[in-house]
Amino acid sequence: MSKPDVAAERKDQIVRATVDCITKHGYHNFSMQDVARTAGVSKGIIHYYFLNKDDLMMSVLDKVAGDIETIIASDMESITNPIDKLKVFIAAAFDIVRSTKEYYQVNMDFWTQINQKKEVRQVISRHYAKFRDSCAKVIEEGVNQGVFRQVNPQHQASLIIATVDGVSLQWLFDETVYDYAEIVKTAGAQLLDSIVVR
Amino acid sequence: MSKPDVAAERKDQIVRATVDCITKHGYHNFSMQDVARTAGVSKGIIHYYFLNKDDLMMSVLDKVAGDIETIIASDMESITNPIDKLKVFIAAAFDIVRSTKEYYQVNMDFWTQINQKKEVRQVISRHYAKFRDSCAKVIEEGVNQGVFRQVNPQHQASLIIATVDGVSLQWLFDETVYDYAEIVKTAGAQLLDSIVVR
Amino acid sequence: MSKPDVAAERKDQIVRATVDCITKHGYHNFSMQDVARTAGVSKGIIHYYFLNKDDLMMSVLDKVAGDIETIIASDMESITNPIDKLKVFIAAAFDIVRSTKEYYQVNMDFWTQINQKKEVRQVISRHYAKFRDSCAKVIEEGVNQGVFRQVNPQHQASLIIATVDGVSLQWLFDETVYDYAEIVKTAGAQLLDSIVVR
Amino acid sequence: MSKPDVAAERKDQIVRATVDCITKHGYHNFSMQDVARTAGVSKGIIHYYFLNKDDLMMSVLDKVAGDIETIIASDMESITNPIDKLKVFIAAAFDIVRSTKEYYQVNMDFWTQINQKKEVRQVISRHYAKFRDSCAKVIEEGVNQGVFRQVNPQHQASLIIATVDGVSLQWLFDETVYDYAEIVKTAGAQLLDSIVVR
DNA sequence: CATGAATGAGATTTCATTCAT
DNA sequence: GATGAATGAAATCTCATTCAT
Repeated sequence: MSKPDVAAERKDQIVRATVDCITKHGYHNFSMQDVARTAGVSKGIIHYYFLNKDDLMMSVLDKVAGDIETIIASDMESITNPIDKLKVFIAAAFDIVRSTKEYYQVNMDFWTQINQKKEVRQVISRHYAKFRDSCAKVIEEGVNQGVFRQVNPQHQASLIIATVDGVSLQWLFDETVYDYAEIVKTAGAQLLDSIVVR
Repeated sequence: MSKPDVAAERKDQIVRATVDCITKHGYHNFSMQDVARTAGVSKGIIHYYFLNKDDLMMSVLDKVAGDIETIIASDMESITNPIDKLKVFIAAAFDIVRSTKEYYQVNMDFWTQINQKKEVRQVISRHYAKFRDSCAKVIEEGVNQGVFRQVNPQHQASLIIATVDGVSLQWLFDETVYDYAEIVKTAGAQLLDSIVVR
Repeated sequence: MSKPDVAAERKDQIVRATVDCITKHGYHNFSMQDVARTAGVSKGIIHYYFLNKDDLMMSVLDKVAGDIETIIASDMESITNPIDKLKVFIAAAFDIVRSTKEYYQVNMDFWTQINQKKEVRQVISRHYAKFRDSCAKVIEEGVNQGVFRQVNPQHQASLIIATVDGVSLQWLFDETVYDYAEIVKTAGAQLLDSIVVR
Repeated sequence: MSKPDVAAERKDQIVRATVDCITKHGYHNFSMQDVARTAGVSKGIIHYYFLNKDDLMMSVLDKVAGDIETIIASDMESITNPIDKLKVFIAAAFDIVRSTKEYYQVNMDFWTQINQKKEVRQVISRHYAKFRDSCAKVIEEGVNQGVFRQVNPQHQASLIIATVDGVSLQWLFDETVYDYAEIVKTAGAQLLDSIVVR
């Protein structure tokens, strides 16, 4: 069509501005005014497209989680060998933290809502579940093909993601603590070593 | 002296009340009024003992991090064998998340200040450094005694703590995702397996 | 002509929707958006037909007052005897409150504009004047025919209308306070008794 | 006590300022800012003493209704004869409208909440009930003493109050419509005539 | 030391009105 | 005629912080 979807465009524009604001000022320290200024729109229009601040935040969460999933999925797409595929998964997951630090930061900011907002917790849970599943599927395949030992795919997927999150966390607090590339190599090697048949 | 330190007592009383408030209402959703009510003191007196809300928060951070360190140190105290000592460290770290979920939650709430408050980030970094050191020391001893392989103690300490953080995180979002005790066993076994001489 | 007056039709459609909104949400708690939704038109078109919200409100007032007048006039039309005619006037006035409670409610909502909007006050005054006149005319006729005493028709009309308003008011606040039909009978009897020759 | 009750004083100050604001700008057209300015205090302090705007409004309603009751009660106090007492009640009720027009106006402004706020409706109902009772008691005494006919005291009280409300209403919309004193005389005479033994 | 009344900045949200299409 | 996206003013309410007592 010649006429672009104004509503979708505007919503995306506002959501992207919100991500910027969260990155800059943190989950709780930005105002609708900030978002409006960043997006270059009026305060009123944000409430025209989003019910309220919570509604906007949920859209941000959806976008961030969705984008991360898309990146990892596209990285793994062309690989078929389970070992290589798992290596790519781990590498991609670690890489996202470095390449899109803001996204990871935004993600973390949502973590504080664990006890406060049930809906946020549920969306994050679902995101983690999807993330684990896409990793577990690879492991399962490897187990079936006999290249991986008889491990519990879900547990191993959890441990892999846990390592990514935990390693990134310490690094985000202090980037001088270790060379990210180096520890990623060590971590990746040990994680693989735990499941491949020796 | 015989006279107890009223100031220190009051400060501690207020800090403990603040921890309660953060647990209940979240890092950003509690007010000085809440703290005053919870501590059973007036709003004014909080500002007498603490410069402002940020100052109070730093004291909370100190307390929480310090308490966690103390618990783990006391758990490891009596053990001398490096393998057993490392096992205790891992077990204790995992256990804190379950036994004092609120503390861990409060801790997490501070994470979101990474980009916002340099001072908070530094205190957390220092806490993590201490935490890693106490773990690395055990590993180093094991390496020296020949029971652990020639690994980088700091890196392995980082990976151990990363796994604890990451595993806990997923579990806090959804406690049904895995049996905590079970995954802790798997994680502990694999982490040890990565460094003990085979 | 054969072509119906679209403008008048649209205006009426909007005014009726506004009455509905006032009934549902109250004089001050409805928005132009509500009216648009209720009327099934866009927000913009309302401002095409009405200067602004005040202008729309004046049209609503006209409609409500006019409708009430029409009902009462049609009820009295066929009666010629002054005593019967007055009885019908009183009965009809009392009945409107019960049968079209919303209209009366909307009417009342306009009362609060007494001190705020001169124009509203004037329109209501004119409506009351008309209302009194139509009652006073009946009384005057009765006086001339000798069936009513030498009372001041305007005063008596005012008192009759006052009683209707006052009785309705108390009843609208609490419908259990008295049986409406019963008090209407008592009130009607006493009002008549005050002016008919004994 | 030497120390006056600051809280009570401040609350009263704010409530009185609110009455002024309602009189000037109407029930819905005044802001907390207006009240603050009128009372000569900050916006914040109003929310310190009152939960929210609704809470403040309920206090206003209580004050206005209470004050009116007090005035009428004190006017009737010294009279014992039922006929005279009823005359005083009617006169006092009519007089309040004239002498404290603002109060009556504020009262009217609350009427529009009939359909919107249950709590307001209930408080007004209770106020009307009290008002009717104090009138009905006089009538009942007169009936017992044989100076009044065997009328229903509650109904007659309702009709008296209805007349006061209704007469006042028309007059408030247009003060030129009749001489208030004169119609009050007529109304009072007819109301009494309806119940005294002839 | 301790209180709590008071302040004022700022946050979210609503909404009449305008105007390009 | 008709739409609905966009604006911006204004409203309510919260809260860290101050300060007289």
